[in-house]
Amino acid sequence: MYSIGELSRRTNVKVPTIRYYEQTGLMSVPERTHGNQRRYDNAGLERLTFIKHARELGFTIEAISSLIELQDNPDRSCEAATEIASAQLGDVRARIKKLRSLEKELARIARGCDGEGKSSDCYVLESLADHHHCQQAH
Amino acid sequence: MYSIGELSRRTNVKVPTIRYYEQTGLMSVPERTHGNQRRYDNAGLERLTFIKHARELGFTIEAISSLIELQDNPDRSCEAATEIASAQLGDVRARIKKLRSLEKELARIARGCDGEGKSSDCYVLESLADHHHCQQAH
DNA sequence: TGTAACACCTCTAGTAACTAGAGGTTCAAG
DNA sequence: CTTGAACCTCTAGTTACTAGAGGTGTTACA
Repeated sequence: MYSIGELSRRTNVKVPTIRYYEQTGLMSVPERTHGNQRRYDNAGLERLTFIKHARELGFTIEAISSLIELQDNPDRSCEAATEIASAQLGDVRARIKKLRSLEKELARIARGCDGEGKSSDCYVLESLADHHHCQQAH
Repeated sequence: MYSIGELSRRTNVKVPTIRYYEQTGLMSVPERTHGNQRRYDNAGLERLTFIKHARELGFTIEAISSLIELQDNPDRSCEAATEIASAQLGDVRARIKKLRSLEKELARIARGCDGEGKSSDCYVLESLADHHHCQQAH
């Protein structure tokens, strides 16, 4: 049996975050000591590890909740898990695409200014105020 | 002079968001009508446009506040604006790099499961529960 | 046994950038 | 004048945590 602090050290998930996961339903309510302290078994450790991996991959709490439900129901179709993972993959790809666009625009802005002038002639500030830019970005 | 609704329509920034920007100090407090409604001049329109562009590029409210201060002080050095823009560019690049890594891992997970099995044999769920994966990801 | 340090507890509220909704007033058109 | 749309302030919610206050429990040591 692990205390919450031991669980935190083993998984690198902070104590308040573990409590948060219990509050949001991702973690089952653990046993308590006579002194009201949480005690987790190996199933709890494995569950937290699962949650941590999924969070690292960017899955939302809601998506992780769905994945856990599938895990707890071994007869369920694997299709749902695939859909959740694929949706997340698509989301990541969309975010990459958007960030690449932002990178390009920011590089243009940052490159145009060598930092030597005054802010009254600043390319960065002018670019942000540029209505021509406004029309293109929409 | 523009009402807040007109400003919203011209800039595509929502009314509550404009109020939020006023609350956070990005937008100057505008004149009011006798009926207590906000009325913005062209300077207000330009300021909101500036804020919108910067938000679209991912600058935080704090960074935008700094940029606005530079804009309002034309004798200030352009260097600060360049640093803010370059920091944002670096941040965007770091996020792209991280997302690329996530994409790769998610693609591996999603590809390994054809969605035909049961969740008890699910590659997605097994990958998330995989302690070997855990060691690599840290 | 008493003490002290550390770990645990619940609860409230904050973070960032909005967003939603309640309950009210103002404005403009018919 | 009436009505509907737009405006107002205020409170609270969203997501995923995080911080801190005020208290209790646990363990090691004297």
